[in-house]
Amino acid sequence: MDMPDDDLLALRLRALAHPARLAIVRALAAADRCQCGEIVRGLTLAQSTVSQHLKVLKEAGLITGTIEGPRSCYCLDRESLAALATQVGTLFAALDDGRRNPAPRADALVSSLSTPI
Amino acid sequence: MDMPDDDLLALRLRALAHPARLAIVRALAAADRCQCGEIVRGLTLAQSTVSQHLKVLKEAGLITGTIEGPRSCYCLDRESLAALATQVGTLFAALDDGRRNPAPRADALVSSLSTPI
DNA sequence: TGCCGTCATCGTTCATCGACGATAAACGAT
DNA sequence: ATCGTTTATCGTCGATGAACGATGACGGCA
Repeated sequence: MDMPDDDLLALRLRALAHPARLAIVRALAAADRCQCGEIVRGLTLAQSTVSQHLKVLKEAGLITGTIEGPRSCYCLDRESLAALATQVGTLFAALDDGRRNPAPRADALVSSLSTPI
Repeated sequence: MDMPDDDLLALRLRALAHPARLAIVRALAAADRCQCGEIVRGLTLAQSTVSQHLKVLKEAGLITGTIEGPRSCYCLDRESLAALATQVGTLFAALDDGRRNPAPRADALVSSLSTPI
């Protein structure tokens, strides 16, 4: 019930919250591994832009990138994605929770909001 | 398996991808309904900023806001949130999918990427 | 050695975000 | 009618994001 890592959750959600990056993640899910050029050819974006998106996903820990000779191979980081799925699942479970227990209202709020943004 | 609404998914993820808005959603989940002022007092943000965040969440369809006399009452939009949970679940399920079926590789990519960003 | 393909990074531009204070709108109470 | 409370909106500012072209680094190949 603590949450110092709302920041981490937000970061990962944010990394995912772009159509191009969603497309990339789906593509990696389907192909399991692939190199930058394939993605560039599949999208209508400049190579540098795709590279940037890959960087964002990598920095969020959602994918891994390893250089293989002259090219780069990207894969999903299944562990991080599983962790993210868990966090998201927990969040949505909490939402359902509130539905069932009408809740003590007044200080349900203060306890939820006591975290400094 | 089509995806014109990757944009919608991205929009909603993006709405959720901010610590303050996560806190707000959690608070609403706990309290079920509450007014802006309560949230403002719970967070360390200016009232106008909180109002902005509420607006973002409302425009993403994640919460509903109705004015009640001089104040506004906000609630979670449970239906939209359930829909979002479904979309996210589908996404993560797809990720696991790729894990099991090694996949035809080559055109798994092109089919995944055929969407115009 | 020198060229080419692949990818990352840099620098730039434009748009959007996050935060704030100030102001306006709506309402209840005096 | 006026005031105080509550909330939304406006305008502004700095920071970040998204996209691009150009350039650079690295490794294979002629």
